[in-house]
Amino acid sequence: MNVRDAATRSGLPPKTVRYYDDIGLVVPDRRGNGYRDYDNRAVQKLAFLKRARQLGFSIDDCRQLLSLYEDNERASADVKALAETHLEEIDRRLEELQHLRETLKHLVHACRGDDRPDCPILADLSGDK
Amino acid sequence: MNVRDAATRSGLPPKTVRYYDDIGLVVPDRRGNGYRDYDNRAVQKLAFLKRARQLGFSIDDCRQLLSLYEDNERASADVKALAETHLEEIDRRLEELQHLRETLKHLVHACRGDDRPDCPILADLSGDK
DNA sequence: CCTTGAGCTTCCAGTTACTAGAACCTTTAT
DNA sequence: ATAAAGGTTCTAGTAACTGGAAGCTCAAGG
Repeated sequence: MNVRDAATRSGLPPKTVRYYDDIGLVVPDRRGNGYRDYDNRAVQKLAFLKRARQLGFSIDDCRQLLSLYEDNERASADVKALAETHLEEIDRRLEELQHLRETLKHLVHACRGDDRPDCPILADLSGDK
Repeated sequence: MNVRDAATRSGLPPKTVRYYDDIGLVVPDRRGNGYRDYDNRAVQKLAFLKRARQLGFSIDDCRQLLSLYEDNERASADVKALAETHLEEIDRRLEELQHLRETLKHLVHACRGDDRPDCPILADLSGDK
């Protein structure tokens, strides 16, 4: 199956599918004319990647997940460890964002937002205590 | 003052300070020998940038904030509008991340994490319903 | 005065995960 | 025969730096 079909079925843009070939994530067979030829297995892997990326796993994470996915001898503990590490990262990022949100909300609330130059947001940014 | 001192005082790495010069964010004077020469005003701006970047404003946002910062005729409403837009973006990102966290937490919880290959995380990623 | 080491300069490459576009080839349909 | 559609590769651009190399300048010690 050609790249466009593989893309459609996996839900990824064709450009991305080619990119995943380039970086060796999902490497399809090639036909005599040089066209990529994807089988169902490859499409499955592409769909797997789409989902994993949506869940915020990095390409590097995906590489590991994919090899675990392919490995019938794998231990589920390996997968779980990867997911847990990722979860911790998400928690860190969430905390940062929440903190940021509070600060910003506070500043926005404090700013009168009229046509005068007086602005607590800029005052804060400038390091004013 | 040389770039290293400006960097130290503003809390930014010297590389970043030079970068901000390159992209025209904070352009210092040059001395006869070609060395960058920062005054207190420039250091203030660098510190301003550091804080704004920490709050997640993009470089482009920063460019606008900086010009508002410099403009004594500004209307605080302009600043507020910028900050509000940014706040909305943060809220969107927060929601995404929280959703993601739930999904992932659920999966991690469901996975036994032993030495057997059976793994609900991989099952989910593969599109298994 | 000379040398050494620190600090400055610029420029190039790498990072992440694609995406846009150009130039060119192959297949399919008219 | 030709034109459109779809395939190929390659380069460059995105955001915001960061690391490293080659080379110039400056201050201090012998």
